[in-house]
Order: sequence, then C-alpha cells, then structure tokens
Amino acid sequence: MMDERETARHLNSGAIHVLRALRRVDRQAGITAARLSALSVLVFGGPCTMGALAAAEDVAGPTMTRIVDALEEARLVRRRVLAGAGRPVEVSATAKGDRLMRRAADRRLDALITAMGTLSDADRRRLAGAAPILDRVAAALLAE
Amino acid sequence: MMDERETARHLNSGAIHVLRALRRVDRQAGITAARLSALSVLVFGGPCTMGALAAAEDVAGPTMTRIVDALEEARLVRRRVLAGAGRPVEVSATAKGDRLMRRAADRRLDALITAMGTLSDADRRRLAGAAPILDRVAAALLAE
DNA sequence: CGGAGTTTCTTAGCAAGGCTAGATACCTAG
DNA sequence: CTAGGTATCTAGCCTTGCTAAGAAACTCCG
Repeated sequence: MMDERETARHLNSGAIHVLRALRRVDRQAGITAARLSALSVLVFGGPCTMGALAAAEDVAGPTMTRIVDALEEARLVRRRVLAGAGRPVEVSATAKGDRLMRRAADRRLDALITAMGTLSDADRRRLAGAAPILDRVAAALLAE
Repeated sequence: MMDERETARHLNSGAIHVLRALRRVDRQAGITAARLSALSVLVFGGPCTMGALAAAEDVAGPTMTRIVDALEEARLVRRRVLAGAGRPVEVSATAKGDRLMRRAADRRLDALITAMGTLSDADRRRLAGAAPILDRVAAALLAE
C-alpha cells in the first residue's frame, strides 16, 4: 500500500535538496541563478517580450526589468523596441549569451548524471520513469 | 535504452517547477520562505545552535542571525545562551512557531497530494517509487 | 596569573532579487 | 482630440545572500 503523504514529503524534501545542491554548480557559471534562468527561457524558447519573460519566470515586471538590465550590460541579451501599444520590447539572447547558457546547462546536467551514476540500476530506472512526471505535478499545482 | 541526459533534464526542470509552484502555497503562511525553512529544521529536528542551524540551511552565519532575529521578533522561536566557549546560543521553536510550521507543512503536502491526484494510477506508483531517491541524488551531488 | 588563541555569535555594509505604486510612452476608439 | 488601455520603466521598500571585522567567553601555556 502506498502512503501518499510520505510520497509528498519525499517529493518536497527531494526537490529542495536537489536544487540546493545545484546552486553550487551554477555559481561556477559566474552568473546568478535568476539571470541564468531568464537567459535559459530565451536560449531554449526563443526571443520574447519583457512581459512574457516575466510571466515565464513568474516574477513581477520590474524584477525582470532589472534582471534584463544586468544581462544586457553583460552583453548576454539584446533589447529591441517593437511597434505597438505601450512600446513592447523584444528580448533575445546574443551569441555570447547562447554559448554561456549552453555551457551552464551542460554543467548542470553533467553534475546530475554523475550523481545518478551512484545509484543502483533499479533506482536509476525508477528515476528515469518518474522524472517526466514531475513537470506534470508542477502544472497541476499551478492549476489548483 | 534509457537516455540519462533526458532524465537529468526532466529532473532539473521538474524540481524547478515544483518548487516554484510551492512558493505560492507558502505565501499563505504569512512568513517568508527562508524563515519557514529555518523554522522547519527546529520543529522537525529539535532545538539546535545558531551554527548548526546555519549549516543545516547551507547559509552563512550572519544570514541565519538575521533570520532568527525576525523569527524571535514574531515570537516563533526562542534564543537561550548556553555555557561554553564563544557563548553558543540554542534556538528552539515556541508553541506558536510549532503550530504555524505544522499548518504550513500540511498546506504544502495537501497541495502536493491534490496535484498527485490528477495523475494516472500508474504514474502515481512511479512517482511513489522514485520520490525517496531524490534525496539520495541530492546527497550525491553534494559529495561531488 | 595573564596574555594569546579558539570558538561562536553578532554587527556593519554591500549586491541581488522580490514586491507595489506611480510615471511614461504609445496606440486605439469614440 | 481626448480618454482609456497596454507594456515598460523608475523609484523605493524589504528580505536574503555574502564577507570582513568586532565582541565575549572559554582554554591553554608560559
């Protein structure tokens, strides 16, 4: 018999600890977590407006303004004012931003793969089967 | 054949999105995430010194001093100076802190359980099998 | 005994990231 | 041409992370 509450507890604790550990890996990127995360939206999802970027990162507009200011200062992204009501702004990754992001993503994934290598084959199989489900749980949480 | 890289990608993305979604649930506690997390160490792990608390939360000492300042101000924890070199301080949760923490934890777990309820039985079983493995992955990441 | 070192925590001051409120610029509708 | 709506930015606040430096209590050794 499954204990749902126990599963939820492990899920909660596991997600916290995995991300905490990955924070260290990201420090080597020489860029903060919020900036790296915003950049990843642009690199893997393509250019978008400030508003869309803020929504994708689930932060308020002004927060994203400052993050993009810093990324632009570092020549990792570019702003381009579009035509339309309210002068919407399109943000896109530069070639430099693209390179930095892919390197950082590789480091993150390499660290995870190395960590997974310490598991038994059976555990690794279980993890592989469950990993894609996590995003569905997150989506269901947002819908509540 | 399993694609390890794909699993790592899902793990990374899933952990990020689950935690991001849970942030919203925590806002209802009327207390910030860092404070709630520190409080949980005290409620579920028992009293400990400032240094141990900082280590458990993986933050520098001064950061924890300020978090505990705020928790004490809100009467959620208590400080007690111990005997010994460097006047060590024992921090413990008050009854009020204990109540608040347990309510917040229940909300978190309830939200997760509700979200898990939208999955198929098979997916729920897969998740239950893999959830306990997450903490082992995190531990392996820290050891790298 | 008394000064040096050790340990633990706090103070001070900085950068970053979260927020809300209000300003600004543009476009559309009437 | 004005009124209203939209998208962004500016200003100013709080929290959280850091490092460097200070304060207090104990320990040790000359």
